[in-house]
Amino acid sequence: MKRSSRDTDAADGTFVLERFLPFRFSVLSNRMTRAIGRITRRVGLSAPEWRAVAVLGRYGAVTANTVVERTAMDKVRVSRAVARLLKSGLITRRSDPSDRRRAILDLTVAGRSIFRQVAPLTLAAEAEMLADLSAEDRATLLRTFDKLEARVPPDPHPID
Amino acid sequence: MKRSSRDTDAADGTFVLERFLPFRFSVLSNRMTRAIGRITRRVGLSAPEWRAVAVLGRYGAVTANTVVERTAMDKVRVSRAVARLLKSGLITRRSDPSDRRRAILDLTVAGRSIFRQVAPLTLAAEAEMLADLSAEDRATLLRTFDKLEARVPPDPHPID
DNA sequence: TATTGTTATACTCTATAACTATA
DNA sequence: TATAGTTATAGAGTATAACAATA
Repeated sequence: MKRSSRDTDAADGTFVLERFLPFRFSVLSNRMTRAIGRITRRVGLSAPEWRAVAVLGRYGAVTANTVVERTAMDKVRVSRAVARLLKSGLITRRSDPSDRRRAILDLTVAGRSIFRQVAPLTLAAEAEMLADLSAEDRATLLRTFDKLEARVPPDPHPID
Repeated sequence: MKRSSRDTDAADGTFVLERFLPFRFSVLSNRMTRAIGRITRRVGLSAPEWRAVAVLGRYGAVTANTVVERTAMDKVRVSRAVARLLKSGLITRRSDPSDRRRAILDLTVAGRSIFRQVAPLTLAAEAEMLADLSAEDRATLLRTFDKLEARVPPDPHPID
């Protein structure tokens, strides 16, 4: 029985790493992360810092918890990114008067300036990556991501 | 001008992290890696170790350099995975008589047994992840990966 | 001189738990 | 007793360079 090289790998039970989708996701995701990292590092931002800045740039003053939800980072990582961003003067933190456990974060003028500088660069890099895809391929890719994200859950573990 | 929530984000120049494809790749890839990691950890293999075993299980006795090429890991990572696999008795290493700088790696009987045990489990997990995708969606996804991999290169840096 | 592979070191990430302060 | 967020610590992963053996 003939099979083309484009088949998925499960068909005959042979495991071929180069066709294994979680592996391909990992390799491609790492490449993309580094490509974006080269942009954000030009303004001194690590990936977690850029994620936090991006959420604040989009949604304005929100709590750390909102940053946690929107960035898919845990609260420890957010807390550390926030500490670094405070030190470099890109964000402010004030406690929410209505619940003083909460910290409300926002971009400073400098932070907003960085956001406005970096956002278009990262969007251009994304567009570069997608340049060979037709409109239909893109639409399918977005639908596929929705389905995969629903199907592969964010871990059974995180009790917290 | 109306736009649906499914549009890509670049359209109006607003950066929305949750729609930014490198971010979605990163989150989904991490979830997949952990799902596969839960399987390979049951037999005591880390992700790098499993990658090396998978290449040897598929291609038989090959040099460390071949493992480097096929796993997208650098030689340091491969060297360390190999050291751990030697210690746990899953692979053998002998020097290539025709070029004694080269080390030829192969699975032991125990290693082959683990490969045969784990490979179908990971393929089943992959199939689970893809379960909601139509045949057409899958075909498009594979083509899309080919295009993205060609478009997003494996780093300008690695001089070595 | 170049190549195959190993070792050393430092740095970043990740995971977990313990902690403070509020509620 | 629960929640928002911080701090501590240990482990895994990553990056770089220096190195030994061989070609």
